Amino acid sequence: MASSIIDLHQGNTMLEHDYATAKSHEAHAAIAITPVPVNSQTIKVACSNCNLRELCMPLGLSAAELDKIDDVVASRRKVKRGSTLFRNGEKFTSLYAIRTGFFKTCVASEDGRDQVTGFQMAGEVVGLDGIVNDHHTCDAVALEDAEVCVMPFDRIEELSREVSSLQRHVHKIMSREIVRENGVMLLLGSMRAEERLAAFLLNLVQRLHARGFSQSELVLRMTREEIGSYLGLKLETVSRTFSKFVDDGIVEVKQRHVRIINTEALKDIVNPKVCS
Amino acid sequence: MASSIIDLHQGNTMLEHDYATAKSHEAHAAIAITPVPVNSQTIKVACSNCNLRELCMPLGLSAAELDKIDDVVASRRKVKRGSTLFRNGEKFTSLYAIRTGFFKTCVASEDGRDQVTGFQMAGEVVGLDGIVNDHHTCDAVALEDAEVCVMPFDRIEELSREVSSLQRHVHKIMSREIVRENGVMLLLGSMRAEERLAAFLLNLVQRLHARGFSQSELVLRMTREEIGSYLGLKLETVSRTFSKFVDDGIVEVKQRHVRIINTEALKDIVNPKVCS
DNA sequence: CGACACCTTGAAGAGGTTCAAGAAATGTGG
DNA sequence: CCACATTTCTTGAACCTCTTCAAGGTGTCG
Repeated sequence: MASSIIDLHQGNTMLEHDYATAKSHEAHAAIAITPVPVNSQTIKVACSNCNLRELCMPLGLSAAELDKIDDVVASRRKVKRGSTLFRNGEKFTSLYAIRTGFFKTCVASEDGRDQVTGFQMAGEVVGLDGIVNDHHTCDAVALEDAEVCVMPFDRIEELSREVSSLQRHVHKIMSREIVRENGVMLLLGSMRAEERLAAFLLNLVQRLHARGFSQSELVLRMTREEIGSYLGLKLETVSRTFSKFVDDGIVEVKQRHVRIINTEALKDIVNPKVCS
Repeated sequence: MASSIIDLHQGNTMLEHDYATAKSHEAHAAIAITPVPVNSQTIKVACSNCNLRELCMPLGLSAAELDKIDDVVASRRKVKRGSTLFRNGEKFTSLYAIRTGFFKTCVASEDGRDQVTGFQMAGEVVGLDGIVNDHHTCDAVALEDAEVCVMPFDRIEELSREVSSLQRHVHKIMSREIVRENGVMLLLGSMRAEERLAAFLLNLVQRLHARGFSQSELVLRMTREEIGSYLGLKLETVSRTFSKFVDDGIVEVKQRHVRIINTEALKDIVNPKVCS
């Protein structure tokens, strides 16, 4: 069981299907969406019987195509919390599909500042930054113990020459990342602290919901500082803004546990109603 | 004569070759790098005899492959200053390689804020945002009269299944855009006004230099407001920061004409030396 | 239990924004 | 080609948001 090329939206678009019921009041420890009976015979890493497949694969593949795609995933790799999947400067070889766990990616400037460029969860792909220069230009750090499917990029390219739906898929994944980053630029360039944090929470909860988790409750896997870095704010500002949301009765916050009381209020903060 | 899939760095990497001498004291009206004798017989839009080819194409293609790639470019299209090449919501069909002229791309939030996400010049490709959802998610606006090569994406995909160096090329273009946006996130998330503007100027002049223009002189094709939007600043702040650079003797500014007096100073502003 | 990392909150300060006015450039039509 | 309208740019002053610095609190893990 392994996931592979992924088609989950990290950005602003909607999923076509929610295929698991939301576990409303349980926070997730690791993202394992549907308990799938483990077939102990298939040790072979394969997409065709992965429980994330419906999130990943282009639908409507033939059996033959599916077989081929199973070959894309070379192996799996476990990444301990706090350690890196890859690092700025390392040779690029593979894309990684996240099976379980939670990552952040971050870039650094020469003088040591760094910037979190994204948070990735199960069903999302990291490593796209490495393609241009054959070396990674950012770090991918596991924020909790994680497991990824290693997909050598050579194999991906080879196969997407044969299976055009895979080719299209790869293109979409990259384009989606571009569009996501456009959204972050809008956030960083034009929103105020409250708007940023509201947008961040809505985005996270939407993606978690698409994976079968609650619409209203989430556990942050990252620190205030990491949130701040991602949102272009200082950790104190993040903390204060959380407190303000609590005061306003919009969310409940207990450390990293967040319950959204009033989703509409959050949406209104992100997109203030213009009263003419 | 037409350009096509492009391999010019908008980001942080260096070009391997500068193939035209810098025109030092002349500002560019349109980007036409080397005056090429126009062969009036070849009306056919073709990459193989495009004067931008060395910037665009993977080197070392066979004649047969080049022929195929010529087919990618379906047509050319002129875009008047101020009008759009494509718009948010429009159906996605093609990527566009800029032959001459200068573009901005921008996204808008529901409540009407908008954010310039990039400025593109000759030899760069726009339209990648449209691949995910078959619709564009941003606007591409010509900041001066421009001409682009229209490359239907179906054809690109078809051909990159046959020509693997083209495939690799397309992947690199998309990855490069992702890396560029990572850099912008770093800028927006962690830099102050002066640092942002300095980084912006250095980036612009570097890209222009790669196209044969001066290392120290440039003409801004965009307003202060557009620069501000891109950099997450108000136009007044951009103007003030320009004035400060002038006071400090780092640049000369006369409206949209900018001469960089002290490149090192700009670099020091972007990456402040840490004195321990 | 103690050490450490993480979070919260307050108060002062800085950087950027907003509002406003005027100057300079650009474009338009007579 | 000039006059006028419009857009763009500059600069000042007041204001506001976010940051910085500091201290104390909370949670976690060996």
